[in-house]
Amino acid sequence: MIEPAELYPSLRRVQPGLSDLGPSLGPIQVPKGTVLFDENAPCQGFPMLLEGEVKVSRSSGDGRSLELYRVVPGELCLVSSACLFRSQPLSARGVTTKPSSLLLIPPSVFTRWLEEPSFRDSVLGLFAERMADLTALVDAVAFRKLDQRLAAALLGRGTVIECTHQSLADELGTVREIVTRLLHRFEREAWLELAREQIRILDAAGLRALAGGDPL
Amino acid sequence: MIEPAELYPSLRRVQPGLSDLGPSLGPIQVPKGTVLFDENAPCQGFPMLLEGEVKVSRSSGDGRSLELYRVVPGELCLVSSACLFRSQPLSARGVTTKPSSLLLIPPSVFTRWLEEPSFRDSVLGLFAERMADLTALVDAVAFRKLDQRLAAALLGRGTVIECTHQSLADELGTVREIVTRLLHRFEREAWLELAREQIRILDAAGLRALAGGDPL
DNA sequence: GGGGATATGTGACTTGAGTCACCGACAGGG
DNA sequence: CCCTGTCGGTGACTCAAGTCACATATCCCC
Repeated sequence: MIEPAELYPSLRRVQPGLSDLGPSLGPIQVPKGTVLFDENAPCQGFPMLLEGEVKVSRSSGDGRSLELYRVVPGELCLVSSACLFRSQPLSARGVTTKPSSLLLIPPSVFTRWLEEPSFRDSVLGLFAERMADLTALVDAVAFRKLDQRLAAALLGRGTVIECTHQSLADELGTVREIVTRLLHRFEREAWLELAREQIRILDAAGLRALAGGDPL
Repeated sequence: MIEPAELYPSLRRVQPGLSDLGPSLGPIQVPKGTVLFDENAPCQGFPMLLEGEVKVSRSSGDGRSLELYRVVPGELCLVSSACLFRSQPLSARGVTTKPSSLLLIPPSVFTRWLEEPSFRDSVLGLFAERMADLTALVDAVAFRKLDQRLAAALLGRGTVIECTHQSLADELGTVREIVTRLLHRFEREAWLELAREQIRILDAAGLRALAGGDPL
């Protein structure tokens, strides 16, 4: 668990401070799979993740969904910001992928905290990073083929990945059958080995070559 | 032309202020079609648009490109931020679509200005808006068909739109032939009328119905 | 060890989108 | 005028991706 006061020491000097959030906003513990916020739902504040992981995704009218990015400990979830700054409806859904704990910072407190340069910088830096992430995602969805995106999604997760084909499909914004087929193609290439809810990477270089290949 | 001091009156109280930007950074006038920044190019500062319009787009390895959003007067261009806050390479290109004038704010000055709550709020609000825009774009590219996206792109531009099919293709991330074909389909539906470099909207409701229709 | 739930495998088909290779139309300058 | 460059039109083809309709396979729990 990350201590907020450790992340942003300067917040110790601000009022209302970390210790003044009150019991209802103090670290909230939630199990894996909790929906923290949803598209078009009302928005309560800025969640700051202390522990665990949050997956932020957007879903189409029919069954598909697409992951936008993940929030890791120490980060704020900024989807809410459009809602809080510009009173627009929430545009994505956030679900914990692990048991997590978080603070829910009310707008008034958030505004106060922004007085602190170090907090401000980290918020702006995070915004900047999210924009870059989303830009990269737009690029991928618009210009890259699914096999490249799938290969990319498998890299950097260790040698043995435990997940269902459906969850990969939801991450990429496609359907299960396609993921299954592509994974088999990869298996035939001897890049990986499949088992139920498990993918064992055998040749990361092969995947990388496909993933990074010419976007054509 | 928008006066910066009018936009953010509070900046009058900050040092270095608007008038201290120095001659090299004072309003710069550029003609239509100027490339203000490019993917992977070095990054000089935060452009604040005073007049004109900037189109921010991303291009694929081959000839295609896709518009991310447009910057209008009074707004900062935030693509640079990932570069300046996190020293990542620039991830998009910005081109003026009209004769424009802008300020180029160096990071040090930008940081100083953030001390002003009203400026800070407007920057954060803009970030939030861009995130929402990009999220909507991801959604469109991933889940909507091209005819829906084209219809949407034609709406809200007045009755007579002067543009080439190629420019629409670049906006949507596709190729000219597809745009031509779809436009003809729309013409057969009597939703519009085509001429060289001109599209005359006849039935906006028809377009709207398609654009807003079920994403399936 | 039967039975439901979840996960996976697969073939046949449809279709949106892109590619290729042209052609014709039009505009503007010399 | 003619010539050249940009713009628009079109048919034929390919292919990635999605859809449908199943069949199997595993797991876990009772």
